[in-house]
Amino acid sequence: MAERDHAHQHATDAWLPHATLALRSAGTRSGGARSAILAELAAQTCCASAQEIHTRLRDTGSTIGIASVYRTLELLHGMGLVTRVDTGDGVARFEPTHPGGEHHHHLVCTRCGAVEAFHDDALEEAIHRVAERVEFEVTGHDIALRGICSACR
Amino acid sequence: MAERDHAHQHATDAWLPHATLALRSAGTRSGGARSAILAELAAQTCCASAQEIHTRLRDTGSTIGIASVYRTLELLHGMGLVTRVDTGDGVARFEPTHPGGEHHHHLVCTRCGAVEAFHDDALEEAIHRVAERVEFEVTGHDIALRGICSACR
DNA sequence: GGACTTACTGATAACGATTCCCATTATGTG
DNA sequence: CACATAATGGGAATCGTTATCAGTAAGTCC
Repeated sequence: MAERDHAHQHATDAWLPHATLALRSAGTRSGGARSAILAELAAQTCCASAQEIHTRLRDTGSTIGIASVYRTLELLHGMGLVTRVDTGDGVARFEPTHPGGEHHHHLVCTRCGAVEAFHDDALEEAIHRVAERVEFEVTGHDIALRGICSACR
Repeated sequence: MAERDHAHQHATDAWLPHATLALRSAGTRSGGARSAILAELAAQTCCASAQEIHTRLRDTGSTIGIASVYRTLELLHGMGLVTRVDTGDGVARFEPTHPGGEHHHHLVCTRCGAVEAFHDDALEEAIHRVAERVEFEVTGHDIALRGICSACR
């Protein structure tokens, strides 16, 4: 509580109220665990696994169960409020899906597993063109570049 | 044995001898299980999970153990001979990596899980541009478009 | 061609991430 | 404030994948 006077406000700060409202509209109740998980998700800059989120919450004294984290992520994912990211290590990671459609993609280090974000308009445009010509009704996309991060080189 | 006189030969048919040679060069021995798995991989048109490969082999009367499938896939993946594909269901799928660099990407149906392949030169070009400007030394990339397949609509 | 080193193999146990189940708690409505 | 029921935490169960181990076989060196 009380970090609202940060200097730099991202457009992404709109996610928490957006998600909260969407959940309320869907007729769900707001328990303590879910609220804490939502806040934790809103605070992260890139993707995080269920266990990472759970650990972070536990470290702040919370007694939230791991099941609640998985349940909440599943709920949010089903509603399109979080995006699932697979980095290839068998662990699912999640990050907030911003209402405006702005999003990023990931660079994954094949040596240390580090994940970094990037964005590229030309790439988005190319994806958009592909989506228009294929048989599928495309609703989203994931892109991961694999390689060696600067720290590992 | 004896399906070598198929009518349409793809460029991709070069994979089996390529992989076999690479393995031999690496000093590995060629056991029956691994050969069968290589042949099965060479025959598939898109990605397949370890369990799918195992089931297909068992169905043809083979007694190959699931461990050999995982072991072989791990070996091939480490040598860059197969590409790992994550479709978001927590199951790793693999497909041959063709020596010429030609490859495709995937359309994943979020309703039924079906996976289809597509290729797009403009997209590859966009990826290439991104790879040049980021900090990572990019060695590969994965792209998945999610949506509803024509059968599910 | 036969002995030998050691990679390969299949079965099974172990493991880790995720899901399921259930008794308890707590939300929000009337 | 009582009530119906969603939400919760703990732990068991599940599932994909990996590690272990003893038996088998590939390739090598005479």
